[in-house]
Amino acid sequence: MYELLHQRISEIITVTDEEFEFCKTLFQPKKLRKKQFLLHEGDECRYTAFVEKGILRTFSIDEKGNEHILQFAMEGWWVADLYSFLTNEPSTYNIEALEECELLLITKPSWDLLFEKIPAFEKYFRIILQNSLIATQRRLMGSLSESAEEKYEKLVAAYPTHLQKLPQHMIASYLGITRETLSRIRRNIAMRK
Amino acid sequence: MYELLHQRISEIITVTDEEFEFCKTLFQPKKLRKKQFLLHEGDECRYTAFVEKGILRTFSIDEKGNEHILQFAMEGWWVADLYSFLTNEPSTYNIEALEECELLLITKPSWDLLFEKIPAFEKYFRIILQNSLIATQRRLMGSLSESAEEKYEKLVAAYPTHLQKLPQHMIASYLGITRETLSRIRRNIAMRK
DNA sequence: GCTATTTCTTATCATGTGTCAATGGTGCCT
DNA sequence: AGGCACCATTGACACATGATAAGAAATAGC
Repeated sequence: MYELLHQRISEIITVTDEEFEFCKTLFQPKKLRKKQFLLHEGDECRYTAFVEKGILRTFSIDEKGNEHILQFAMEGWWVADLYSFLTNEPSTYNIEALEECELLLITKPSWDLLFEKIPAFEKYFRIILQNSLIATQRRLMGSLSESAEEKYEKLVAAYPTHLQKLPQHMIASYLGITRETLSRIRRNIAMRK
Repeated sequence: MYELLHQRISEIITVTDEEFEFCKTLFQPKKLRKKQFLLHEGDECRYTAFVEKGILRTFSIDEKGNEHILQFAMEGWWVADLYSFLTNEPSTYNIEALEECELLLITKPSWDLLFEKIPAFEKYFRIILQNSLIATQRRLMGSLSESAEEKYEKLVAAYPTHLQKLPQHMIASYLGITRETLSRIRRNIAMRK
């Protein structure tokens, strides 16, 4: 159950077996079935989750009822509403399993304890956050400067395998366009070949 | 010169006077005049800068020659192209002073040394990165879901004072719209009052 | 103070994307 | 197998925003 977590951590910092054993005690395993929620809008985000298996999405719903996907969480990734997790404010996001998922959950108190007992985790999460920030900034710049078609083609180029698991309308809402527009873009691309 | 840096660090972690003296030795002060660049596209980002005074912008230029502003760096903020700084790859961004600036620069080797000698800085930057990521995710969601007018009004609500220093066309390129569209939006808002 | 830039506004027209509505697939479930 | 959600596609139309061009206003330099 903790293999992937152990592997991902070891790629970035070195932890002794003893430390990792302690680390394990801070997490609680949780399974979600397809379409179950880890977090509902309005609730406080009590856990940060490590994805051992499966895929989730973080999304919000605007006044018109349209969904907007902030991110997909793949195997080996972390997922939470950071703001709500850190401040205990109600979340504006939903986090939903897109397939059967196996998660490792950690609460805020345990998370604080982890940093206190094993300071190397400060570094681990600093680096995780660095990479997330870089990726999010790239996506933001794309969103500001690229057409819908460019955004789609870059996404396909970057995540060819991951995308195959996802329905079109979710890809559209990740790109910030409607499913109809995505459909037209795909037709144009197909016709040009 | 180092007052603001000291203050900002002390808000998040505790450092002894001795530690801060060491910290100071790792930075080099640098002044930029208006329109001078800290980083040019294509160069590697050799420094992360702390803004003691002034304002800078990080932006890129697309194939059509349009500028897109990733962020403004205000007093007390950090600025760099993180990706280029960490990997030594050439940067895709420009960083330009919008007014006279006083900066404190740190190189990658010094930055690594800082973490090694004073591990509390891991925590400091973890928290800085957390906040940046939260802010960037918010902006991304806004960019995916809001109209140009909503984005502008939220920006005005969030940074009423900062905005007054900035020319309209830069606000437009931060919002991902043209200056003409921003001009129309402002007229509409003014007419409604 | 006066030109010379730069910045901002306005008008017209073009276009990409959204909206709405209808149709056709595809797989799931007892 | 049939019925039922869910999903993808398509067409007609609307609308927000971009593109281009021109002029007005503000700012900087001498």
